[in-house]
Amino acid sequence: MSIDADQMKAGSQRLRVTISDVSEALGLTKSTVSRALNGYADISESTRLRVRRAADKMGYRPLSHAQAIRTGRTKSLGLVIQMADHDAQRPFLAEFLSGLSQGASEEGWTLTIAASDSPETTFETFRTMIADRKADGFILPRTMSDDPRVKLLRASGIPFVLFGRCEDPAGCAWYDVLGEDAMQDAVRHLVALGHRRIGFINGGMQYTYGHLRREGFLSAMAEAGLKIEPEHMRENAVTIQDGEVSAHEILDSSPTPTAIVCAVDMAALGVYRAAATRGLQIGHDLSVIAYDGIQDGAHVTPQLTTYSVDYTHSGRRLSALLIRRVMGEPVEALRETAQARFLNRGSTGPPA
Amino acid sequence: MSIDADQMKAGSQRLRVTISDVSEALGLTKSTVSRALNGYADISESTRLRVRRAADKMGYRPLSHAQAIRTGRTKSLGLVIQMADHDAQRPFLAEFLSGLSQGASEEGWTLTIAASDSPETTFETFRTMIADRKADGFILPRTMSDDPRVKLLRASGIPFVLFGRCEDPAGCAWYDVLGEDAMQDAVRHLVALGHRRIGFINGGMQYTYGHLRREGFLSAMAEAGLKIEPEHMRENAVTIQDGEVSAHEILDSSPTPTAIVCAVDMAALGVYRAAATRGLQIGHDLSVIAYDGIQDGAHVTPQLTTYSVDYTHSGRRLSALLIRRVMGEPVEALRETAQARFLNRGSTGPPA
DNA sequence: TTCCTTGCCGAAACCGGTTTCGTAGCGGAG
DNA sequence: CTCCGCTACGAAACCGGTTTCGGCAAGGAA
Repeated sequence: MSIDADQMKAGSQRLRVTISDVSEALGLTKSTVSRALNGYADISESTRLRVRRAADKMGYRPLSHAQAIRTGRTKSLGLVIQMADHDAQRPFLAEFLSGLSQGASEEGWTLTIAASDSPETTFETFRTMIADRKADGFILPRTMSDDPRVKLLRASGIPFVLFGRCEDPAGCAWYDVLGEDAMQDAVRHLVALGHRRIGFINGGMQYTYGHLRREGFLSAMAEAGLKIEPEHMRENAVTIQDGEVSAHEILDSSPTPTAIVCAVDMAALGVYRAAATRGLQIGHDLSVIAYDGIQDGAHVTPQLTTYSVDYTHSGRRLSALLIRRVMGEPVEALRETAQARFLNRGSTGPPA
Repeated sequence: MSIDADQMKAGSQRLRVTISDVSEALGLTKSTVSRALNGYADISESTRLRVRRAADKMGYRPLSHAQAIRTGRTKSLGLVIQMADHDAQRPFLAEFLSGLSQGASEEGWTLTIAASDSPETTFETFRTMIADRKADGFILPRTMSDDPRVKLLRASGIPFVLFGRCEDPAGCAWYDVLGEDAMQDAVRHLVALGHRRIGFINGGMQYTYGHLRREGFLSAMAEAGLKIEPEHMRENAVTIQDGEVSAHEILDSSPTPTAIVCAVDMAALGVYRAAATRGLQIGHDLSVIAYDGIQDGAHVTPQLTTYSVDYTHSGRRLSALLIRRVMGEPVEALRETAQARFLNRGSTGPPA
């Protein structure tokens, strides 16, 4: 029925149903209909119901940009993609966007995105989006320890939510997956298998997650009473190439570790390459556990044991949190964390 | 009250500059300022200049959603990402989005994206975006031979532009890279090297590009007077796994081809795997040429010879074309094509 | 001089909503 | 019966722009 109505309107009539159409049909005024639909207290329950039903039946949908002119809210979430942090974010960009868009559209909001090619243009992009009210709030992926974006938005008083945590939590809402717990768990898993020399290839240290995952690794090592060898520790490996280089460096030491924990999957794939070059069999001569759960991890031999992050779900939660933030909820109520899921596959085994 | 407002206006940027501010400062009316800025003919050149300068000096920026309520145009481009066509589109999603966003923001437009997880929800997503005027027009990536999205938008009278071409060009604007020319060129290149048995692993045949690239391959083979062996032809290979399977099938034939042309890079990476399994050396025992120019092609050994598509530029052009389409230009003027760039790297050589 | 254009701008309506304010009508207290 | 206080709605302003329409003044033709 409503499909037919929609088609009529879209196809032949070209006219959309406005709030005036609804009010006239009911013998009420625009203002009453508006307040009824927006849940004002001074509208009787019976009227509210009558209006709601009529609006639904007539297929009335308020134009968000018409509302925006009075309310100031566009009902759109902003995302600025930084092309700078290269390959790092690509594998899950699609899932992430999908989640964000789902979370937004569930509430009738939309996702407005912009890309910036350099850190400098990022600022400019934010500024114009804010100035032109292109978004009511922003999602900030890849939170850095001391994030300039946070400063800008905090200063502007624009709502935002982090994917990741930040040093100074003031004014920050966030969603994050506890990578530090995963790193801890990874070490425990390897220790249980009998490993005692365990290396660590960390990701980007400009990001908060770098420090957190490092902490997680170190604490589990301490807990197991294992020594930390500086030659077995590397940082800032976010691509296959980075991981390969780091792995070679670590494997050049003596004694070599029997297992390596990687903060990101891409680096682990690099470890696979280094191992292949050196004739080491992953899961036998060298155990590897990583983090992210990218698709490629399932297509290497042996399959990569890793902690999988649900980026779609993360995006959905981030959108939901940001919308609530824009609607005025205090940040303290808008902090959520989750655990990564352990994918126990083939890249680990007892030390040779 | 008004004191506060004045202070806010004077002191901070909290209050934005409206068209009334500009008109009052100039002793003109809103209507005159509006028409001056929008280039109406009934405004004198001197006034137009005076207004433009004052607007710039005062930092006036019209609110696009305020304009939208009267003009009907949101100045935003819509993109619906279909999660269904899986890994295929991921490698260049970031570049593509970046290009789209650049092209949009150059004209002061924005990019609104939504994701759909299944072909069925895709339709629903389009419908609601259209109904709610979330976008003035749409960009349709991955054009299919008989694209349901095209039908929907054509029927709704909503502007759109294709990334790719389509069977029935009526009402269609597009930007496309001539993959068929690349396939032709690839065959010629191999023929020049001395190859006479050349296989072909095509991409998704539901897309237009599948048919076009096939045509390109076949015509060049015919031109060179080479025979087409059905056992050397495969289709619908868009992932590494697909490519690996197809390669094995082709290499199981006898005599085997000395070279394989792939319609997409991902498939070629699968060919690398199959070759490794069979102890064949790429570029020596088996030549490979592919298409897309994804990053991974530069990180395999030998580097993949391929035709590189500039997805950032494609995105930029698509945005520009769509904006012009929304502004009323006829589709016939909005069809653009480009050539892929040949990256002559290490995966080809004379037949062994 | 008069009449008719033409150029250029102001006044006001309009777009589709939201929000403030005023008030009719009703029930209960005095 | 009057007065009071609510409840529930209408009237109108408002948001920040765009667009239609009308008219004044200058200039050219008759």
